[in-house]
Amino acid sequence: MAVILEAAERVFALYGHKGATTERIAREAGLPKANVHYYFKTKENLYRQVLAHILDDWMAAASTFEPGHEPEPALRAYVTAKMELSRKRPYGSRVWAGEVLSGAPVMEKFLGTTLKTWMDERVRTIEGWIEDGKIRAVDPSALLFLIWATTQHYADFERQVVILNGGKKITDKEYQARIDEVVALVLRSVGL
Amino acid sequence: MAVILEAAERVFALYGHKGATTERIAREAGLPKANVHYYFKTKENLYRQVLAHILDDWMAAASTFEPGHEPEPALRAYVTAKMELSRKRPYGSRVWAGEVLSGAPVMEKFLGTTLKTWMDERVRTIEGWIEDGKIRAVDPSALLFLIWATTQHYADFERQVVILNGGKKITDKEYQARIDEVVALVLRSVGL
DNA sequence: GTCTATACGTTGATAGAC
DNA sequence: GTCTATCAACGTATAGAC
Repeated sequence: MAVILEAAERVFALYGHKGATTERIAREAGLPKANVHYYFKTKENLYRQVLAHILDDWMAAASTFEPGHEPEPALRAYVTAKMELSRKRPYGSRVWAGEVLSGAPVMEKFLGTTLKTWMDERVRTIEGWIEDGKIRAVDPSALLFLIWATTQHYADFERQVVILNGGKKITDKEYQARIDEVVALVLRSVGL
Repeated sequence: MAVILEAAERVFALYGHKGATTERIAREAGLPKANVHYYFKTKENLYRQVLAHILDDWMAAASTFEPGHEPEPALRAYVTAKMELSRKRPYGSRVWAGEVLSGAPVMEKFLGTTLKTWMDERVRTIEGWIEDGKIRAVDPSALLFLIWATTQHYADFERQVVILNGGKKITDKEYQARIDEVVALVLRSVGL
């Protein structure tokens, strides 16, 4: 039931794993909580499915970082995709952040397998760029963490971003400009 | 009672605002939970005091970014201080991250006052550097967010960092090297 | 499939002995 | 100040009518 998953994503993001109640998820989805348990059996299972559901978009963004490409277009595409994902699905990013924050008890396996494999490939790609003299000698994982942290900051710490913007929401136009700024900072950090 | 505050910081970081129980905090502090309520009255109040307690170290790190200084030493000192704080008090950073993640219901006021004032001063400082041609033309808040996000990533997403390091803890020596890498990335991102 | 009513466990908070 | 015992509120989950 898509409407429950969507409500759950928002409620888990706003109240945390434990703070989210099935009653509230049901209310925001517009049905009694018995239905939530009918479709997802347990709250724990619903939580897992919310996380898994986010993974699709996450992997799509990850796939924009193509190992075979040149550094400038590869990094530009990846940072842009991650920034757009933070804009498009802020709640999903926040659920994920909460999960990792508390030690990733549910998603530990994914981190150690799929993500680790993905990262190792990109680390080799970046090392190749350095050997070929295409970018400055940087620590590949330090660069990847900088990109993840910075791009996800706009989703995970959205409330802080808005407050420091004087309480005014960030418009689409402003966000587009911010994407360009982040891309420029990242590219320059590796000497491009 | 310092022992309770310290236990609470860790438990709130690991289980979240709602997931943390006074019973668990008490157990980790080595006393019955009635004592926790005796000293802090309510869990809510204890949570606020944990957040306030972190602010001291946070403000100390923030003060290393001196508006009057030159860009290179100022940014180097600030990034280093933030990285060292993430290493020294990871749980505090994580409690703070959880608070902002869920919309900063408790710390909203601080963000809009003290932090906003601090940031506005630094934005002007960075704008001054740009006008004087000392650094590249960057969006000051984009730069500050990049620094916050990247440095706090090592505390907030520590579990992920460790897993992607093959499950091996980061040694002090490795972390020192990582600080240098992050400083280099940040400095180069503004053209230094 | 949908919903109301309810059972059962957990947790924040306190009463009251020491 | 410290601790054990206890309670009231809340939240997950299900039974069972429709």
